[in-house]
Amino acid sequence: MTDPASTRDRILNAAEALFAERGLAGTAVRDIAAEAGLTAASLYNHFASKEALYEAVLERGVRPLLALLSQLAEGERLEGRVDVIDALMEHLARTPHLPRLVHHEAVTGGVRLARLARMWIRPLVNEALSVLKRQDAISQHWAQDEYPLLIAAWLHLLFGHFAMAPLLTEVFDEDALSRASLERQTRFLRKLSLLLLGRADEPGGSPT
Amino acid sequence: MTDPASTRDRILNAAEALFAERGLAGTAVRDIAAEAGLTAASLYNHFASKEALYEAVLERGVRPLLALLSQLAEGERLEGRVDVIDALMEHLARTPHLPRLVHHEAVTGGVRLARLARMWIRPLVNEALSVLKRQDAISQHWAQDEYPLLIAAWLHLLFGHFAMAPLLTEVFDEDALSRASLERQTRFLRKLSLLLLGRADEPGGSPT
Amino acid sequence: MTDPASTRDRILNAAEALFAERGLAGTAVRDIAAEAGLTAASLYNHFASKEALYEAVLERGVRPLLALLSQLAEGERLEGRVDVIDALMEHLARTPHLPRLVHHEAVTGGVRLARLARMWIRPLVNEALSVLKRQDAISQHWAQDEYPLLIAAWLHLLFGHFAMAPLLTEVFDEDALSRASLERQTRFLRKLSLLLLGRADEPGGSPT
Amino acid sequence: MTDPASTRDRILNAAEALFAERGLAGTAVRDIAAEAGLTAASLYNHFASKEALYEAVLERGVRPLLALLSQLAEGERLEGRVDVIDALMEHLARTPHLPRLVHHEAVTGGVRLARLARMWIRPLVNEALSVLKRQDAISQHWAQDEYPLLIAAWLHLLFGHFAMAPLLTEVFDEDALSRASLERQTRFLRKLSLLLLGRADEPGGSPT
DNA sequence: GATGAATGAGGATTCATTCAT
DNA sequence: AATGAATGAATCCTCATTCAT
Repeated sequence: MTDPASTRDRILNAAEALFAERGLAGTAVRDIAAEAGLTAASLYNHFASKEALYEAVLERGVRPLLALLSQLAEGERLEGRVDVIDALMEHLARTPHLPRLVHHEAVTGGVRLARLARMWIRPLVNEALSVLKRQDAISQHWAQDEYPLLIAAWLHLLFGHFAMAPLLTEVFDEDALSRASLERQTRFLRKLSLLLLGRADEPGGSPT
Repeated sequence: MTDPASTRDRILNAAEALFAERGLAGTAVRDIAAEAGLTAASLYNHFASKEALYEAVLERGVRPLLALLSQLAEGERLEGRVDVIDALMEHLARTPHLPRLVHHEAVTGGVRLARLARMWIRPLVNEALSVLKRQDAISQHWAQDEYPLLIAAWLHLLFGHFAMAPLLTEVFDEDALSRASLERQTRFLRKLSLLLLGRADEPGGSPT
Repeated sequence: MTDPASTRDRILNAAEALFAERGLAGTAVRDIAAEAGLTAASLYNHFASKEALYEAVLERGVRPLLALLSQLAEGERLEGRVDVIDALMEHLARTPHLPRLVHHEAVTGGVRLARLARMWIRPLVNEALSVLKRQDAISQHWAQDEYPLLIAAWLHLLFGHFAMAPLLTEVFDEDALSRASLERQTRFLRKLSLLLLGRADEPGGSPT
Repeated sequence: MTDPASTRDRILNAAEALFAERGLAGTAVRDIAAEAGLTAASLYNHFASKEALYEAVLERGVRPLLALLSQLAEGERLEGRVDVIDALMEHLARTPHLPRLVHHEAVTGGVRLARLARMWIRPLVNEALSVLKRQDAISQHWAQDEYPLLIAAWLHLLFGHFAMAPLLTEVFDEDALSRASLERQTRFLRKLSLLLLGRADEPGGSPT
């Protein structure tokens, strides 16, 4: 229980969990501080404001995620790229608060979202688009103006599982973040990705 | 005076928009009242509390949506069921705040979500499951324990587009709720549904 | 003790006294509210912010004072104008907080002061200047570029007595705001004004 | 490192400027420390408390001023004493924050003011009074019970110019602390002093 | 001497809610 | 129904001060 993490990191962890659960407005600075083992006043020795803390949380969470995502876009071809799905699922499983944070942002809109979208997500999407265009198989199923929808759909599926975990858990009576559940979702996504790319007949899991 | 909508409805409309945008905690009763052309004090002549108002908003929005969804599960077969997608998309387009409301709830968790999930959504999902099981074509692609994931995926795709509209708008530089965008998404979902059900070769749109 | 004044006025009175004594930064909204018989939260039903309250206090105090001062500048000649001194002294005696408020402002500088100075005080001073220039007697004693100093001096003497009342009271062991003290100061100012205008030999009080 | 002033003096200077501008309550220890190039924590290595610092500032500023003032009261006669005005104006010009500090104190009242008034200022005033009583010329214009008012007036004029410098600067569109402005004010005060003492006809400056 | 971090006490302001009118 | 005014409980944040390093 002796906390080895630096105070700053403890604050960031506490804030990440609470912001993800309750959103920015719904989270009290005092609660974050208490969770990190401090007074609210002390917290202000580490972050200038609630807003600044929120952005630090976003930054810390989003940066490695985007780094990982950019790997997907780097490859020339998509074949064998299903491993990226594994990597992403594993990463998200390790930071399960992040998708909810992003959802809060995405749903709310505002300047922060605009910055996030234009500076980080858009370039990624563009790169992903150019990769898609280089795939021949895909054009048999989808029109070019549907490529963006494909990307969006893929993100909905990937992030949705984590972000909506509380709902899924209630509905399916099984912890959506459990190892078993995540592995099943991973396999499912792999198959579905191949299906979307028009390679449903390739290996990746036949019906049980 | 010239406003034909009842005061109660005006409040509900205002509340729906603001709750969807800012969440429950982030929305001030005063702001809702002001948006509806009242004082906060007056609002309490129509709703007992902020909580009660929130639940009324949820109720008003979710009930017809669930009614519509239950139609999907009613049918014996899925063939021709793509029209349900049209109906749903049209319904959601008319109440674009609803998916964001649901997302706020789904992400947050808590008692309200549990109630919503167990009382309303679970029966729907179960019915949908039993329908899926009656489809032969589907079993060529998916294992039985993947059926719930199929349903979840389908909901992610359908709701995600609306809930994440602010983000999509920023990223793709096109209003995700515009008529054109919605029609494209509808076509896309139709094709994708058929693909998921193993009927990608059927009509529904070949690559442009 | 049943307070007939409107709540708003009671707040303004309490604020005037406290701001005058402790300055803007040194006064707690809670103290003002308490003095007016309210909670701090209630005070915000009447004024949007501490700043707004402060400006309302200034406005309420300064406006009638400037109206009175402008009478001085209206007259063609200064003869017999000593009655203006009486009027001003009486007015200030009735609102003894005002000069201290103005001093706080004058000493502090800032945007509010700039506005006060340019919009209200400067026109008054200019009018006073033009009156001075029409007096013949004055030019025997003072050069034209000393006229502004004369006006400033006159204001220092008039306001100083009230603003520094706490100090004067301590030093001279006599309440500087007592009737006797104020009457003596009035007589003194009358004589001194005549002296400044080069009419020391006219009536207005010979050495006891 | 290259700063020749001792840390203690740098703190005193910073504090003097800020206290003069914002008053005791309006000034944050952190701001003083920052202005002096320290942390607030470090400042406490030099002064025991904010109060102690404030008193040290007051002490450092007031002591030499009072020493200078006491020279005025020492002399037997007032003739030729106009040089004291020069000395005072020069002194104040070198520490332009001081009059504002004193004004803050004078306007606010309280224990510190009482001590200042009774221990330092009152003896000075008494001495000044006894000097005035020894002047013959003065009794032609002023009654004995007006002597204190004369002294007070003289102080209002002298200190007022510095204390109200921000206001004067705004109103007259000329820096009240500029060399030209101060020289003009010095000449003015000299003439006015002679006038008050009943020697307007003596040298000291005829109308330009 | 200097500093980063911690903190209790406050301080301005918001908020949901109530109530008399 | 509508509202102005009132309020206790928060909420974000600042401040003077302390202490270990």
